[in-house]
Amino acid sequence: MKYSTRDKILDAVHKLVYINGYNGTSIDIILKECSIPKGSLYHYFKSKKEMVLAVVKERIAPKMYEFYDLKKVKKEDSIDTMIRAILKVSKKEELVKFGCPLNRLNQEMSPVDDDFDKAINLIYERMKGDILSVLNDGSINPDIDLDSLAEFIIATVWGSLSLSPTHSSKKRYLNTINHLVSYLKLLKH
Amino acid sequence: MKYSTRDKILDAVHKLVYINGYNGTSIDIILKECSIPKGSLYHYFKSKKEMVLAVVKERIAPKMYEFYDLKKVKKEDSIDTMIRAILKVSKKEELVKFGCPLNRLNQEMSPVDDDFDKAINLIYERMKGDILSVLNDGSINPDIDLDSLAEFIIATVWGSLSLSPTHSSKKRYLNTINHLVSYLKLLKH
DNA sequence: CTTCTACTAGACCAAATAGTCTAAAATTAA
DNA sequence: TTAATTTTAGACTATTTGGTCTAGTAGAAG
Repeated sequence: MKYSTRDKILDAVHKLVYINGYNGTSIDIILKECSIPKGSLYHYFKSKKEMVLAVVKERIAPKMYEFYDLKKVKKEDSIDTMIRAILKVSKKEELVKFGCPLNRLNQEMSPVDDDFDKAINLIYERMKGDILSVLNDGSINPDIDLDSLAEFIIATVWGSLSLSPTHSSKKRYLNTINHLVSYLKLLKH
Repeated sequence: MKYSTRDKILDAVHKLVYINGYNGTSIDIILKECSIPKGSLYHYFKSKKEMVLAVVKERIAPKMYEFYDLKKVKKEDSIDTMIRAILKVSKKEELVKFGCPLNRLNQEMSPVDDDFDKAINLIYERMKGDILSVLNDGSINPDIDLDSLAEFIIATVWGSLSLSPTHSSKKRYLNTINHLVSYLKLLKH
């Protein structure tokens, strides 16, 4: 299995855009990062935008889904599964340090570009759907609106991750997110 | 009281950078927005970076502090004061639509520029301090770590505001943040 | 081997970028 | 009024930007 030029490009763009943002990442920097000539890049992608959209769909999206496809441990209820997913986030160092890549791109691009907005929202909605299908096992107090709960969970995790790149740490994330965990435990009926 | 050129520039940059980000806002666009010549701009600010840092300190910071300097209504405890502040956020349309301006700039600039990182963190720490001094009236269950609670509140509000520029609304924000409100109410002892 | 297609290579381009510079105009101080 | 200073004006510059173009090379198919 060889490491294709296209994959090399996507990986480089993924990495660079995560830290520097869309507008902060130039074509030349990308070429340098993966040591390929410009001709190759424009052979695989017709523009910078199309290239980054490919990164969203083929690199960022799968990583996002990964976090919520936790298989339930037997006897575990939906709340505990959810908590497990939230705590697992702290293990990814770069997530804790630089925040959620989808959220970062969302903030930069969604207000100014409709195609990014659509692509990112599609992923967000699916994540929400995945969370809902975890939560929807009847173990939660029926007074609770699950849809807004799912959004609350994502918002809190994203928010906790976005506070400060320089001062964030696993411990700090866990301290903050612990309040979410406490709240979730209270929702069992 | 006249509207000075410097103020005109700061207002234009404030508005443009909020939506388009630092790298998405060019000098020429700024000049067009406030109809001043380049010479004036570089008379007041020695560089783009210094200019945007001035926006952070003189425009964004005061707006941030505004949200947490709620005077306590008599008989109101700290939790209720806090909840009032959080709900008040929903009244600012552009906040709900585009998210917290400090957080947006934070995500774009803090990982790549130390001066932005410092300036933004200073504001963040003061906000946290303000929140702490509200919470610190003895009405909260003493088992609760107030520092992480303050961070949790900011994280959740920022996260809720950042979910989606196109699909966000006052109602959606309130639905999400309602979980935070419920949690806070449970912390009274 | 030959042909065809997929890919590499990088020189080149027009537009946009942040920033400079000099001169004129407006304002203030004497 | 005159002199000094602050502010406006915008042409100009060097660099970087995203993107094009043509020529060459490698690999697969016949």
